[in-house]
Parts: sequence; structure tokens; C-alpha cells
Amino acid sequence: MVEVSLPNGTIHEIAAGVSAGDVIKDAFGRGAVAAIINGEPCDLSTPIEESCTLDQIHSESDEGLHVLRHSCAHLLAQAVTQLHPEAKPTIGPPIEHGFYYDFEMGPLGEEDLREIEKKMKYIVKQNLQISREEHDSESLRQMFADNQFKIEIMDDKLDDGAGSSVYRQGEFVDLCRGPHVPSTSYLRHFKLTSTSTAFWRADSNREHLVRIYGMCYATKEDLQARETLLREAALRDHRKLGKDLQLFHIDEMVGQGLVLWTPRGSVVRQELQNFIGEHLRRQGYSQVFTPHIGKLDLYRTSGHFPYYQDSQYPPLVERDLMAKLADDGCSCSELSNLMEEGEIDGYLLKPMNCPHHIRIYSSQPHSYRDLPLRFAEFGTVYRWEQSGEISGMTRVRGFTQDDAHLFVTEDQIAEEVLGCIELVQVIFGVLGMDDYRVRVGLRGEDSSKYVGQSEKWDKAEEACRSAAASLGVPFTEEEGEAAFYGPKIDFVVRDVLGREWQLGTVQVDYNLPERFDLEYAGADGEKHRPVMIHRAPFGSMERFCGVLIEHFAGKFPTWLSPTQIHILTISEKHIDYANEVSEELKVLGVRVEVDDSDNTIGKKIRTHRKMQPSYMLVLGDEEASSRTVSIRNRAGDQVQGVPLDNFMANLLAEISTRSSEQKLVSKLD
RNA sequence: GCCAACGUUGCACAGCUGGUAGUGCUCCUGAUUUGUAAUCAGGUGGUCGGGAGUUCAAAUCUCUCCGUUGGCUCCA
Repeated sequence: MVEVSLPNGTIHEIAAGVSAGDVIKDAFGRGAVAAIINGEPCDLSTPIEESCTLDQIHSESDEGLHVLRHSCAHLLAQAVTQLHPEAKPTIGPPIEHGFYYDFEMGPLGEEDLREIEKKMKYIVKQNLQISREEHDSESLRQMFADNQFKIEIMDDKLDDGAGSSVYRQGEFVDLCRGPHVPSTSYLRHFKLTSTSTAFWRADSNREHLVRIYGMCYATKEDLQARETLLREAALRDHRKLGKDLQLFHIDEMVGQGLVLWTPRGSVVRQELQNFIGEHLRRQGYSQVFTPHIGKLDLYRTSGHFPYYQDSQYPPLVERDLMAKLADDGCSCSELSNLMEEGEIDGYLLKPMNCPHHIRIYSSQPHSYRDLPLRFAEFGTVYRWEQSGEISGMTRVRGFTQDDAHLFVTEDQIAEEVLGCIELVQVIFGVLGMDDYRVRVGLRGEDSSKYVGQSEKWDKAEEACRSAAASLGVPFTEEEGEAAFYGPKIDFVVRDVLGREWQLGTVQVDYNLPERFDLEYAGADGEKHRPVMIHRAPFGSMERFCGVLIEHFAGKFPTWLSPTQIHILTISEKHIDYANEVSEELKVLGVRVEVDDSDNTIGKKIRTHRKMQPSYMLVLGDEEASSRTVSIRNRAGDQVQGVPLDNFMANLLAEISTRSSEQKLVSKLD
């Protein structure tokens, strides 16, 4: 007999050799997918030979889902190799919500995916045992002799001559550490979602593989919930809503990743800019304006040109100079070299605003009494994003940062960074974006990616760390996430699908002041070097608006609504009154639209709902005769007979407080 | 940039294995003057992403370029 102690302190006495699964079923009931013996995850089928501690991994726990999804990946690989014997499985890990598996094989279409899924379901019905086997190095290499990927994994992961485990289900065998569920019948709630390509070892120079993605859950309900969420997310996709609500347009003829803000979208952007403008005035910023291009040499000095050459639009070179170089037989690559070496100059579309702001700083002598100086500009910058990366408003080639650069003394860093962070928090608070995390980006291993001396980096990183710590919210420190000139504090927002978007950012920079030889006169009469803080609370107007559209599902708070009020007349008798109400609202700065068409009121409501105004006013005989309005909100709630003056006062209050709630229609009425 | 799929009127879609395009909504014109999610009837609108090729004939097949989507890689 051996003793098995459970987490709750009880001890089971069992005969040696009984499987962990049997003990777990006795102790915990059903629902386990794997066991933990002496702290080590293992299969339920593992026989218990000596006294130990034992715990279960339940299918609905994080670890359990991990096991389930991993086993599902194997199931996928088995189905694929049955249908496509030539396919070579490579790796297939569990991921959030599901799993993927990469194969070396020919391309797959939609029908292939459905066929594979069918095969998977068939294998589940067969209820194949999934069993673990230990093999030595030699037999492993024989087993996977025709799969160079598995061999490579062994070469990489296993010590010389060491063996490993494989998992077998039916004819399918995969090199794997496990643990796995006991049989294929445990895998019920999955769905293949998409195929794509991936590179072996994430290296674009190596084999191109076909990746199949699937999702997998412990219960039918969880799987359905995920499917519902995905459907709803598709409905609030900013690319779809941007079109439906006429917020922005991206035009083939203009160029990939170049956002055209339409009148309705521009309202949203302008309101956001006004909003932040109020806080900039409060915090003592100065507005500046700078052009969209600058000399190459400016960006050689800053480091942007050498460090990010591949992701910039190519430089502009003067026509005469180009002609002369062409006459001299200069090739493109020679031209590029000459530019890099600084032999010839050109202009660059600005990839960042800081160099321009720095030169404004340098245009005058400064004393410590001037600092901090805070230059703010909604500056549009251009970056040559890879074509496959460009998407809607969230990943673009031209975007406007709500940028500012603060020139401060070392003593002022902490306070000024906090001011910047406060700004981000005010914005997120007003917009109700509370699902975000704070990331402190530090420099990584590869020193060639960063400029400046390491002491300066140490100081800047410490400043960021202590500022983040003083926030009182959890934050993570991540190496390799710094800008090339300094560390940063990023605000990363999670959307409904759990995708993360970097929006607000605050960066402490000792390096650009050095590169541009910035100085100020100190109280001691000596020259000192200021420190720069870069910050953009929205990040980019394009990305922020894209995320905001999805955040609100197109139903903007009244202060942001492209059209706040749509007035619908009952019949043509009421057009005069409608126009009168419209004029009064316009005088107050309310964005209002009148529908005086001869459609029925039902039809008008249906049509206007699509544009998501904050409120619709329905005006007929009753309203016209009593100077009242009938208000209908987005939810379809309505209240009639509200005196016009009352309505206007309440509407203005809702707008000026930037309320996210629609309060003008109360059920109490 | 890489791989795959896709690209038909402002929007959403039909058009099977090749025979010069259809529907709904929008829009316009009539009729209707309407009380909270579609009144009726008529009409406009497309050289089927661009270019080239195969064919008697191409939206439909091939090539190429552009763009979109999903991933991969990247993001100051």
C-alpha cells in the first residue's frame, strides 16, 4: 500500500500501481484532464508506485484548458496526416482560446478545413486511447526519420543522446512532453477557425509552413460564448462602422494606410482635440506648429534616419541634384550610400516630431527659470509600415500624434512625468476605457538598437520605474520595449477581443538633448543639459479613434457624436417647427440634422438609427402646439411632451460634462 | 515584405462547369401627409479592381500589377 496525500490534507491509501486518474475520480469526481504528482503535471493514466502528493488538473482551470487545447492540436495533426499523408507536422502549441499546428504541406482552402474538422470529429467518436511512451534517442530518430522538423527539435531541445516521450493515438505519434487527456473522446468543444502561413522558427528565410488555427473549450457553453463574442466583435469592427457611419475613408488612389477623415469622423477627432486642449492649457503647455518634412541631416543627428531607415518613406532629393547624379551614372544603391554617409542631403517626411520641437528649443537661449518648457502639437508623421501590416485606422502609414515634448531639469522629471500620466488617466477615465495595463519599456540586449550612454539610460529607466510605481496600479517591466532614445511608460488598452493596443505613451529621454547639444543656464551660472519627456496621451488620433469606435460600438457619447440630434417630422405641417428647433439648437452649438422627407415616422426612425445620433426628436402636432419635443434615445426609450427649454438645458449639460450616459430619456416620466 | 483567400453599381450580396450582368437597401420621380424599427408604384446607376493573354465568345480560364482580409514577420 502507498499513501497519497491530497491538497485538502486527506490521505488515501491505495495499492501501488493504481492510476492517478482512478484516485482523482474517487477524490474529486469527474472533470479532470490531467494529474499533478509531487508537483509535476502528468497524465491521468500515470500509475502511482510510491507515496506522493496528488492533485487534479480540472478541464475548466487554466492548466486544464492548456492540456485540452494541446491535445486538440494533436487531434488536428492526426486528422491532417490522415487526409494529407504528405503533410509533415512541425509544432502545435496551445494558445489563448485554442491552439494551432504548423505543417509543411500544400495550401489549404475553406473546404479542406471543414473536411479536416469532420475527420477530427470522427476520431473523437473512435475514442482512441492517448498513451505515453518513453523512447531513447536512437529509436526517436528512427521514428521521425522522415520529418526533419522533429529531428531539428530533438537536436535543439534534447541533451545529446537523451531520450524523450512520445504520445500515440491510433496510428499517429507525436514527439511531446505532455501531459495529455486520456483519450480523444475528451475533446468535444472545438472548431477550426482559419489557416495562414507561418515560418519555421519564425524565420522568413526558412520553410514556409501552413498553420491551422482552432479554438477549443471545456464546455459547449464556453465555445458558443466565444463564437458569440467574435460575431459581436465583427459588428463593432471600426472598419465596418467607419464605413457605415461615414467616419473615415481609405482610398486606393490616395494610398495604402493613409486615412481620409470625412466630415463626420472629423467631428469626433476635433472634439477629442478640444478636450485635450483644455487640459494642455491647464497644465501650461505651449502650442507649436511645424512642417511635415525636414532635412535628412536633422534626422541623422536625431538618429531616426539611421535607426529606422527601413520603415521610412524614401527621402526626397532635389530634382537638379538627382539629374546630376544620374548624369554621373550614380546607381540607386550608391545614392542610398551617399545619403547614409551624409555626402548628399535630401528631405524626409517626418517620422517623428521631436527634432522639429528640439530646434524650436534651440532657437533661443534658455535659463533654468524657463523650464519646464512644454511644446505641444498635433503633428502628423509618416512611417513606411509593411504592406501586410496595414489595417483600418489602427495600423497606418500617416498618422497624427497628440504629441508634446517637455524640456525639464533633472529635478523636474518626476513631477512632469506624473503630470503626463495624469493626463492619460483623465482621458481614459472620461472615455470609460478602464481595461488597460501599464508597461514600462526598458532597453533590451541588443545594444545596436539604442543610442546613448548606459549611465543615462540607467537614470531614465529609474525615473520611469519610480513614476510607474507611484501610480498605484500594477505595471510590468519589459526589456526590449524601449524607444531607441529612451525608456517609456506605455498604456496598453485591451479591446473586447482581448487584443492589446498601445495608445498613450510617456518617454524619458536623456539622449536626444545630448545629440542636439541642448542646454540651459543654471542658477549657478553654468551650462546644463535639459532632459526631454516625449508624451502622447492618445498616441495617434487614427489608432485612438479606431479603438474608440470599437469601444463604443459606434454609439459615441453625446459630446463626441458626429450628429447629436436628428429631428424627424411627422408630416409636412411640422417642418417649420422642426426648422425652428433646429436653429435654436445650432445657435447653442449642437450638431443637428432635420429629416423633413415625406416618409412615415417608422421609416425615418429605422433609417436614422443606422447613423447612431444620440437622440432623435419626433415633432408633430402635439409638440408644435406646445413647444415641446418627443425624445427617443438609442435604446428606443422615449419620453413625450418635454418642454423645448428643458430639453436644451439638459442636453447642454450632458454635452458639457462629457457624460458617457444617455440621461435625457428617463423611464420615470 | 512573406503565404493564402478574396475584389461584381454608394452599401450588402446572386451570377454552377465561359455565350457581353441580376436582387435588396440607398438615391431620383410620382402618389401618399403619415405618431416611434421598412407606404405604394416607377426610374437612375456597373466597360464585373487595372492591364495583358487564351477563345468565335470571359465577370467566369491564365499571367501580371493594385487593393482588401486572415495570419507570419515588424512597429521610434
